[in-house]
Amino acid sequence: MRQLAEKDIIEQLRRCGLRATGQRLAILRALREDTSHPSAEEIFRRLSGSFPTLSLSTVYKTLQTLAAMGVLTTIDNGTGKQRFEGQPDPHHHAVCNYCGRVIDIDFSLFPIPTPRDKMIPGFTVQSVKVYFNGVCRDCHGKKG
Amino acid sequence: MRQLAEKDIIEQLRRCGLRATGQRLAILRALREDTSHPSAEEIFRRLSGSFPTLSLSTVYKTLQTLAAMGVLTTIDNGTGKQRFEGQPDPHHHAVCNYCGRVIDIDFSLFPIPTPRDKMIPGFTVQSVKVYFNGVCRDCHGKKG
DNA sequence: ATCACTGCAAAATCTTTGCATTCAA
DNA sequence: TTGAATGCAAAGATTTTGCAGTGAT
Repeated sequence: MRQLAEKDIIEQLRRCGLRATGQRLAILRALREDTSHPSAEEIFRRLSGSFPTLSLSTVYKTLQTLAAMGVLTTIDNGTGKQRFEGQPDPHHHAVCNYCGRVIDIDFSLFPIPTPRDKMIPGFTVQSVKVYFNGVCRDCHGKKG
Repeated sequence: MRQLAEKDIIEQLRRCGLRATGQRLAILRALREDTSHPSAEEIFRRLSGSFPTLSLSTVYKTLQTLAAMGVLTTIDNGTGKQRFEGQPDPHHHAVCNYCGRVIDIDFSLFPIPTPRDKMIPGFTVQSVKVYFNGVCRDCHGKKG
C-alpha cells in the first residue's frame, strides 16, 4: 500500500521526464500526507530531521518543478508567501483574511460546473480553483 | 463623475473607520482605474511621479489595511508575490501557469451559486474567488 | 558515462518594523 | 488637539542563482 503509492509517485515523475530522486520522493510524499498547506521552509524543516542532507534550495527548486508539471499546486493565502499542497482530489479552499489559514473544503459541498474549453479565447484551462475568503473561527472579533 | 467617485471612495474609507488621506485615495483610485493586477512596487512606481513624497512602505501598509477591510482584494498568480486589484464587480481570473499573467473573466461567462452562510462551520465567508489556471496565448509552446 | 539534480553560499526580491514627524478629524 | 497615518531607513523574510560535485538512468 505504502509501496504502491511510492511506485505511483515514481511513475508520475517519470512520465513528466523527471528523475525520481530521494529528495523529490520525500517532498512529494510529505505533501501527500499533509493537509496543512505548508510553506517551502516548513517542508524543509519537517524533512531535514529524517533527511539531513536536504537543502532548502532543493526544496524550492523541487516545488517549483513539480508545480510547473501540475504534480502539486500552489496556494496563495494573500500573505505573499507561497504554500503548497499535494492533495490530488478536487476540493476548494477557505482562506482567513486575518491569519492566512487555509482550510480544505470538500468539492461536493459547493459543486461547480466543469469549464468548457475555448471558454476564454487563446487560453487553455487546465484546472479551476475556488477560494472562499473570510474570517476563521479563531479570528472573529479581531480588529481591522 | 470623477468627483463623485472620489466622494464614494472617501465615504467607503470612513465607513471602515479609516482616515481619507491623500495616499490612500491615490492608491485606491489607481487600482480602480487599472486592470493589470499590479504589485505593491508597481503601484508605487506608477504613483510616485505624481506623488513624489509617497513611500513604498506606505503603499504596503495601505494595501494591507484596505485588503483586510475588503476594500480591495489580493490575487493569487502562483508566484507567492502579492498582487492587488480594486475592481468591485464580481468576476473571475484566468492565471497563466507559466508567466503568471492574470486576466479578468466576466462573471456571466461562468456563473456560480452564492455560497450559503454556515456552509463552513465557524467560518464566515466574505467573498468567493474563482481561478482558471492554464496556459495563456503567449505561453503556448513553452517547455514544461 | 551523461546530464539532470543537489547543496552550498551568496545575491536578489519582497515585505515588515521602529520611530520621529505630519496631518485628518 | 490628538491619535492615526506617513516616510525613512534598517531589518527580516522569502526566493533565486551560480557553480562544483553527486547520483539516477
